[in-house]
Amino acid sequence: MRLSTKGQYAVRAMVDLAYYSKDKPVTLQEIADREEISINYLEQLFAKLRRNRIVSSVRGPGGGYLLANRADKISIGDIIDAVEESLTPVACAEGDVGCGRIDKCVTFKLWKGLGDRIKDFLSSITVQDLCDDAGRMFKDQDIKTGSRKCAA
Amino acid sequence: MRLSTKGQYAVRAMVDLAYYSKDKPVTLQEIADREEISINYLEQLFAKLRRNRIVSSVRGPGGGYLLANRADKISIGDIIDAVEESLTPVACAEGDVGCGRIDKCVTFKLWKGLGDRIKDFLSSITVQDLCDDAGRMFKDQDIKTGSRKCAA
DNA sequence: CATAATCCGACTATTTTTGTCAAGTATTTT
DNA sequence: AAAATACTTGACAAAAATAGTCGGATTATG
Ligand code: FES
Ligand code: FES
Repeated sequence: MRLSTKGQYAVRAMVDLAYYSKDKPVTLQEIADREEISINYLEQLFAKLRRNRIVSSVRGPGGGYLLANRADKISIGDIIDAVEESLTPVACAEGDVGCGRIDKCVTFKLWKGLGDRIKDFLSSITVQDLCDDAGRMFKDQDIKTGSRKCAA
Repeated sequence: MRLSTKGQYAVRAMVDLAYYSKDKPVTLQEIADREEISINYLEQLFAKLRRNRIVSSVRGPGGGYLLANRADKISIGDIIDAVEESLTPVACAEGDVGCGRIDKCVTFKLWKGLGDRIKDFLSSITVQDLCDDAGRMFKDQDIKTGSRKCAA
């Protein structure tokens, strides 16, 4: 039940972005430096985030990324959803219907329930919440939301 | 955030076992046939389950596996714990302490919270619960807790 | 135009997962 | 004691997922 680094990095990058993009776009390079994540890898993640309208991009010099919404309107669940395939613990409990045989499936309810708990929890926490934490933790220093080794 | 098939299969096998082992041991071959899981793979899983005292084994002709406790004392969390390494979403939120730098880690609380929710939920459901469901679903037919393709 | 930035797609190395296989050990029945 | 049954162990391997890289195209600025 591990979250892939895709999801972990995306959350960290989003918190970083929210923290530093008061008005101007933030470049991936900056985020990559602060968070010690490969810029090429970040590109992949932000491409997905952009396609899912979590962030918007500005091309050219002075460009970068911006939040597409207010930080308190973006939940962690939104981010994970955008970069991972799924938060569902098993494949055939995807969506509400599951695979064709759920009326004969003893475990469907179990995995569906678990998936719902996970989604509920991650939807209840917003980027703003983590930003506030970060502000308290780092005061005037540069923030860094996790460490490369810990990947959290 | 997918559960590996190890965990999924182990849960299914345990429900099957609980359902059929009223007093006599159940052989892996039977479970493998009913649940369409490779017997060799099941052996690996049951070895771990036995080491964690989730099941006990009886050797020799007429032997097989038995639950080591009452079905309503075995939670799904116990099973997953026995065969998977961990239910923690990220590596350094393992345990309560996390890695060395949690006082500077913006995301620790988040992942810790998620892991706790997952554990709580899976601990709240027992093998007996699923057995009851199975009984209702299958009445007098042989049960089959999931399908090989769906792996749930 | 030169430069700074995003955007796009293909590619690869590593690790994890998901099994399989074979030889051996223990137990009970006959 | 022999045979049958079943568990034990450890090595091995194919396949999938993950993590990360690379080269180049596109767009906007100055
Ligand atoms: S707890 Fe280790 S970096 Fe967050
Ligand atoms: S929902 Fe598909 S086998 Fe359970």
